[in-house]
Amino acid sequence: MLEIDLSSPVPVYDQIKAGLKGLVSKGQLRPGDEAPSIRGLAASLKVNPNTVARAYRELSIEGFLNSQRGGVSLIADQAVQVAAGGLGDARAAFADAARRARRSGLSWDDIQRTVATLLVEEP
Amino acid sequence: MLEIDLSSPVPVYDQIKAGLKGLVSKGQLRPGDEAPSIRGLAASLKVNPNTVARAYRELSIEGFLNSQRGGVSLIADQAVQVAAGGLGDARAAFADAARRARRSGLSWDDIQRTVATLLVEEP
Amino acid sequence: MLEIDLSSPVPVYDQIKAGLKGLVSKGQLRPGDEAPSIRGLAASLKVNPNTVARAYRELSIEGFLNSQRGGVSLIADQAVQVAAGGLGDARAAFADAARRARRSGLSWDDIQRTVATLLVEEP
Amino acid sequence: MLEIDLSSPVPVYDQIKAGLKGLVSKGQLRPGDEAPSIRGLAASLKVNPNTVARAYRELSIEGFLNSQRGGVSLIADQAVQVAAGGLGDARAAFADAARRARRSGLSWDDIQRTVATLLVEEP
DNA sequence: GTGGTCTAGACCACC
DNA sequence: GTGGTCTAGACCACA
Repeated sequence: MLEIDLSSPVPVYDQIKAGLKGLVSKGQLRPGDEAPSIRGLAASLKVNPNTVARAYRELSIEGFLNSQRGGVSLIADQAVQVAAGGLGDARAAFADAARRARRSGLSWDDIQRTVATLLVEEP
Repeated sequence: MLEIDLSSPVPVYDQIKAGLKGLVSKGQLRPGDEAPSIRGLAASLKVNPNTVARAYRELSIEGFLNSQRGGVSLIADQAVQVAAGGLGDARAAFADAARRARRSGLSWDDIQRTVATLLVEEP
Repeated sequence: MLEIDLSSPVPVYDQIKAGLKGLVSKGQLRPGDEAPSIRGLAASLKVNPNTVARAYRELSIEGFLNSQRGGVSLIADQAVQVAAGGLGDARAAFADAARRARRSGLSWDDIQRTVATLLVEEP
Repeated sequence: MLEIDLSSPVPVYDQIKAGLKGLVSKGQLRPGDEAPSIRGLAASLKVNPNTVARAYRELSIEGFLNSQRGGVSLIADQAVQVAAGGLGDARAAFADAARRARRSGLSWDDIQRTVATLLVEEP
């Protein structure tokens, strides 16, 4: 359901948060749907439950999830708006990486070419 | 001379290493030139000298810098080749960020648009 | 510096958050001051460092603390305002306990008497 | 009949226990009376029946309730004494909240004022 | 079974 | 030394 890159400098819990927001942005998850259980997601991502729990806790604080004790976690009604805000973050993070790539000597052509390559690999 | 993003999850010393390699890739720094002094660079980046020292130490191990007693570090003769190798890293890191942006719900169009925007801002 | 009640149903990290806000409200800690170190506070409270870390992390998100990697945590400039907001929470939590005591059959007289007693013990 | 605060850190079943003891302390429920049915109370409190069942089970152990096969629970003869003992708990919990409010920076005046306000709202 | 809290202890990045 | 992240595993409250 989600993909995590353990070797990335981006914290796993941030990747999980971004991933869930992405699923909502893309419509694969809708307000009112059940979010994956903390334990189940942790198992499928091969990650410690505490790490997923931290992501869920922060998402609850942000109003993206409604977590109930003893119950399932539901995608909040406002999740779409929250996720839309998250898109700005993703965009900024991406732009930042692009800028850093430039500083490393990659030309804009290189960058565009890389994007194009990815587009072919994962359409 | 270099730009550092303290709020990025990418370690500062890695950003410094990438930045110096970039300067060589782009020809703004050539083998035989003096690298900026650790203290001076640390001051201009508003970063702890130890952090710059770590970057320089690792660059020396990689054969990118020749650090001499007395404090002056010179860009090594093989620096261009080392920097060229670093380009692969930069490209990979960038591709990774693009992939993550996709997972967050950004469309390829969004990404291309962001690249285009950056291109206008920092040609 | 702070007092924690491990037998209370209120989570320890919340007590720590409230305690720090209280120190600022009472002027014993001011914006710009160094907050106690996570490890040091954990040791003095005989609590796990992770528990204190969680409190500090949330306080940073709330804008009450400025935490820097490798450095000390500073009381933020806006801490007084944030702490003032926290007073409302404390008041609400207290009022809630008073209400619950009433439901348990305590009369208002009992409650006032208890407050008066505490006032004598800890002026 | 009872009031429950789901957002309180105090366990719901403890609130239910305290609430029933309170009804007896205040004389609204007397030894020999039928306690509300588990299902009915759960429905009116919008709480899981298991939660109410747990409260009743513990109250039976404490000798406050006589639960009989067939489902009817009766207020025990010794309930008044048990409830009186519970007052001490309520008092202690309340005193604890007051102490914590103090640590959060509330002055005794604030606290007394809050008590006075509550007295006006719920005489 | 679920989420929430806490402990114990590890490694990392940084000062 | 500091804060930040993560793991492993415990107990609790609840459905």
